[in-house]
Amino acid sequence: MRAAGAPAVLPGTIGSVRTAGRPRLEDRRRPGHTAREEVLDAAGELFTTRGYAATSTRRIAEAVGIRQASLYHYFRTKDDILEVLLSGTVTRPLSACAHLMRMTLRPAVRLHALTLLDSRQLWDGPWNLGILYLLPEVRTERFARFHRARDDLRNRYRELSRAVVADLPPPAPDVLTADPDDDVVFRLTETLPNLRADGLGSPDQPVRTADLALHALGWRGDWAQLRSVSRTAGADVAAAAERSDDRAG
Amino acid sequence: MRAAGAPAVLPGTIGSVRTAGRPRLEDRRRPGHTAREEVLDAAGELFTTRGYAATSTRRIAEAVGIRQASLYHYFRTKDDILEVLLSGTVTRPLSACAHLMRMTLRPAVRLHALTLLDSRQLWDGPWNLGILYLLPEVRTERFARFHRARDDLRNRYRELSRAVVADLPPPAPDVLTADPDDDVVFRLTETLPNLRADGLGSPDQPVRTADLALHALGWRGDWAQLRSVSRTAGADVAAAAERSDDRAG
DNA sequence: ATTATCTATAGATCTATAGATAATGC
DNA sequence: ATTATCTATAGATCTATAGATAATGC
Repeated sequence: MRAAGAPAVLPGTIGSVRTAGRPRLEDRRRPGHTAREEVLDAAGELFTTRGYAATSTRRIAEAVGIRQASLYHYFRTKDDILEVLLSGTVTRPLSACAHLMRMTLRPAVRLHALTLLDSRQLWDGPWNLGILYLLPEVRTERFARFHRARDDLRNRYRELSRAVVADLPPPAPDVLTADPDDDVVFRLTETLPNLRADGLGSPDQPVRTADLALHALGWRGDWAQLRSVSRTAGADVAAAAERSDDRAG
Repeated sequence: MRAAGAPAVLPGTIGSVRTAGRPRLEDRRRPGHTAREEVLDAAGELFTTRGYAATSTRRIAEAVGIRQASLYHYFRTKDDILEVLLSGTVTRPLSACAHLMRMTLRPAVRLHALTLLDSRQLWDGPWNLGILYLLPEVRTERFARFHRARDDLRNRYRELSRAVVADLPPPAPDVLTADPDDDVVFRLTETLPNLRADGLGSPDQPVRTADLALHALGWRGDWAQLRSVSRTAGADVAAAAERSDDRAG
């Protein structure tokens, strides 16, 4: 909405641009170009480190540097905040997947690239939002939209897994045929939040997860080549996503 | 503590045995031979379906059929209840593992049996307690004991995975060698709560998960035989556990 | 005029404690 | 006497709304 400038510090300003409205009592301290983004960042931190129900709206507001009631200028209710955070983690890989399907790539590459992008987001995002998926609070009608999106994503993973397995040469009798309907790849990806929460894993966990995914499906071939093609495809997709972000913002 | 009888119904009774203390105002309605077990059952249901912080002690008491304050006769605080529920899911597979190590079995069988037992518990237990592992609330000092036990279990899985991989013939060059330190098996097991929460998977999910675990490590061999030996070993362990339960109860 | 914030507050919780009470057990 | 329950409540929250206020924008 507004040109990004130097990091915003003074109350009532974003960058060096003075904003309309009554000035805040405290300095800005959160990343994000709008107050809404500041709130999402603070909520992401608090929900993932202290829990959703355990985080009061007052605590979020404090973390942003505004008064509790001011939150309600941007979000109608507390669970609206959670919904936006959750949906964000699913819509990104979904649109990445759509991109990948439009490119001419082998199924194994598509699946590897999708797993890599999705894993990266879950692994490197500023907050470990994936651990919120299992929140019992989230399993209510209120979050139906998020769940539909997540089911969608699971199906994309499943279809890509089927395509990979269909491409495979017939397996030896002592090798188990992995059933794509077991959702191994989707499940492996969604264990990254667990690992991250436990403080385990290495920085290359996303690549290892993508490799592991194809390995678990029984894929065989030139791993170095697979990784390299997948990385290139992933970079293309990321670039495209950034362009459409610019258009939207 | 007290001989089990017919299902308890009347207030102030367990089975047909009248208990000491002021009678309850409402009928018993929860499984469990003691009031403490009734509370754990109700809390297990509510924590997993509505969330921990979102479940008030009043709601738990209502589900049991007692008054809110009566809970505090059995648990010092609300999080004591959660701690007991969590620890239960980890101490059982830990002692199963100890049993398995004392038996003469191939590593692959040990790992398969452990995975099977652990998966079964997570999959068939009355409540999907595994989804509580990731609760941010649980990641505090308060639950350090639970976390130590869970770390222990992860290490058992890891050591067994190492032993399995060490037993394997050298892999072909186009097959990825799974790194036991990636904790694939532990991670796969811990995705069962996710699947269950999503209402997915089939009744044989535990066996499939145990198979999948060894498959992911690159194990090859006679699958039917592996399953059969693992099942027998698992049954022995379960029987031993039941005997020691009797001794303790 | 519009916007982003602020102050104040209603009304509804929630946990844990203190102390009374109604059974059984000896 | 011991136990398992009950009633009552203090004190501390918590969410969301109403309405005032201090900026910018036209």
